[in-house]
Amino acid sequence: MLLRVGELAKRTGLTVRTLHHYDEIGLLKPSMRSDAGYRLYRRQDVARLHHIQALRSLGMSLTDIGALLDRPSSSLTAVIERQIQMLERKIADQAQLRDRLVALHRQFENGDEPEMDDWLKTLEMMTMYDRYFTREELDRLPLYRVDDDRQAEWKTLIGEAQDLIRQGVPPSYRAAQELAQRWMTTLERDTAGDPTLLDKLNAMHANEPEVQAQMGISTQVSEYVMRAFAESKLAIYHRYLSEEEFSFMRQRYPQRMHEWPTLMAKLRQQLEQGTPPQAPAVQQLAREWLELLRSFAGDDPATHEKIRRANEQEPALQANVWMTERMKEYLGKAIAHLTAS
Amino acid sequence: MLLRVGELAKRTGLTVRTLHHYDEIGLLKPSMRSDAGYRLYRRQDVARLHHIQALRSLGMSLTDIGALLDRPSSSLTAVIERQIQMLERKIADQAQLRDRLVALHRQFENGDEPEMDDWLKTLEMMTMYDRYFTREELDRLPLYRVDDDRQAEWKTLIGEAQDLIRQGVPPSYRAAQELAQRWMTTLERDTAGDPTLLDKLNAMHANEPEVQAQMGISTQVSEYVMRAFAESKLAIYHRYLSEEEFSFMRQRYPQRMHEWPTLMAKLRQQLEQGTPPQAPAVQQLAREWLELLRSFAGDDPATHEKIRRANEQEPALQANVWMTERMKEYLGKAIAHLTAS
DNA sequence: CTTGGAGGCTCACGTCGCGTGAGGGTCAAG
DNA sequence: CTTGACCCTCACGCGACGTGAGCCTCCAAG
Repeated sequence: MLLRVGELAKRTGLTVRTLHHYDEIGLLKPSMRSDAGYRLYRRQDVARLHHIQALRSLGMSLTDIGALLDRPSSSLTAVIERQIQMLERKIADQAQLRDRLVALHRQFENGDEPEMDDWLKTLEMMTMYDRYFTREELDRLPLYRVDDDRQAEWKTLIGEAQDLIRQGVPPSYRAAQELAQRWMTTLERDTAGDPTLLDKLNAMHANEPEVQAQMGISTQVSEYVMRAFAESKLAIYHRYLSEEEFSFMRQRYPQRMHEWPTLMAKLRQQLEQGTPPQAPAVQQLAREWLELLRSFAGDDPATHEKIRRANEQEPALQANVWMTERMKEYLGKAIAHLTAS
Repeated sequence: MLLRVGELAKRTGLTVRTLHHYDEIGLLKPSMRSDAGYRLYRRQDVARLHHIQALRSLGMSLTDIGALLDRPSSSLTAVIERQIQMLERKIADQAQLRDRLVALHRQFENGDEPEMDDWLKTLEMMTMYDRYFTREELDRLPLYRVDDDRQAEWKTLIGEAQDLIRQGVPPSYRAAQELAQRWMTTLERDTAGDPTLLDKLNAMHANEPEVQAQMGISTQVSEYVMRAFAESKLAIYHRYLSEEEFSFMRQRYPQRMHEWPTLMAKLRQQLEQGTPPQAPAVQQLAREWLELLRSFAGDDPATHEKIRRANEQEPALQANVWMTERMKEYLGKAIAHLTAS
């Protein structure tokens, strides 16, 4: 019962080189050598090889197999559970990649062979998104899902904005305000009402000229829309404030309104983590929130009260703010606790 | 618009080393160097890098990406289709492995931490099967599916056979014959009635002492059962043949009956490939078939006729032969064409 | 006795996409 | 002038072998 490499290889379906390799790394050393130096495998060696093959078929690395066989400390059950988890992860990753490829493929399959450039642009957008969002976020982000209707909708909105800018219509005009409101409604829908997603999306647009170019949302366009959106809110507050209060607010509000999404995103994350409103982190957010408010509303409590009343009585002020009832309540508690202490 | 490696790395989320690597292999060479030898990337380089990242996110190799970008000969559609296929294969493989691991895990989870040896033995059996069967075959092989009832059934059968042998009961006795018939019925069920699977299973048992030891089916046992099975068939033929014919057959039949499965497997493969019965390959099989028949039935056409009649009239002879109606018909045509020419 | 072919041996480089130092230069700020 | 951040090249390492090159050993046939 002495086998030479070739015979053992044939019997096990491995190659001679593989057996040499196992010998080199000390995983399976033949327990004998002939006078000429030939490897001679005994029954026990063959048995060990069978163990090795069995464990290999589980996808284990040679190092791990060696460790397991030489000192069978850890249980095989644990090993197998690890392997299963690893496989699950790999499978999920690859399935996701495949789905993306299939989607990409479908997108271009009607119509003739598309230009290389179109492919690459679409692909680059996708990888951009990958860099700014995690996989779960992408799953939750409606904007990410390729959808012709949605795309057409945005093209229209952007086109309208560009037209208004070209015609020199100021952001304070009703046409601009109306567009800005539709814009935000669509955006709120396409970010699933999640300020975290909105915030990351803003970051992406701010940092990546490529994305701006691709979608046609230049800095100019987004600033115009932001401004017009601010005007639409201000127009409502106007009815609740004195002329003096209003002009103060009108000067300051647009300058810092872009800070809202980041703040809301942080707040929402705390809420979802189940942090109590009294926790230091949340209290800090509440402080920043009030600071932001004061930065455009001034320090007069009377003014704050007017704003609160406006927010309560005007449903239009409650729209497009990426706020849920739960978040309002949470924020309310945090601020109450802050001012009480 | 000149970027140094570090800045470009930060912007793209890659590492400096990665960019060095791309430079080394010629995938992305910065179009400028500073006097001190610093890599300086221009807008066009950045654009190329974006293309690279996009294609990488499809899972393409760097070599392929380089080829595609430098001479955009082949269409991206084709590339993507290839990638999708590759992924599908990988996913299927890994899913199968995972399923096996899960099955293995379940098998041992009731009961306490099993012995390492039990694990390994089960595993080794699995890898054995892997070596002798393709994946699709394993899917079709009921024997491969771990099933306690089935396993108990085989344990019983094997135990009975061992008892009979121990007690010295000859294979010609009714008890042995009856056991052999149950054995074959079970075997036919557990090979899904497919002679190809039966044949490979036989090969595995013959070549792998490990498997024999594990299941308890020693050469002695399987030969005993085969013999008894032969006797059970012969007992029926006895009623149709002269004493002389019968004793001739009884001497020869057991010696070559093990050739049936291989022959049937080949025949079935031809049938499934849609080869016409007149094709040379099938004719050759028909010749071998007749030769095998003659080897134990002799050359007298009258004897052959008796055997044919027995086969027709005795349903018991039709059982446990891994033959479907379609195969009988196919073989009939092949033999008819052979004898006619 | 030789010869040829099958099989064995060791040594060593290649794969793929970088990570991770080592050892040393460059540049702007303090 | 120093400091620290950034840059350079060179080179090994990973994992599981594939693929030679150059040489040795064994057995059967001429």
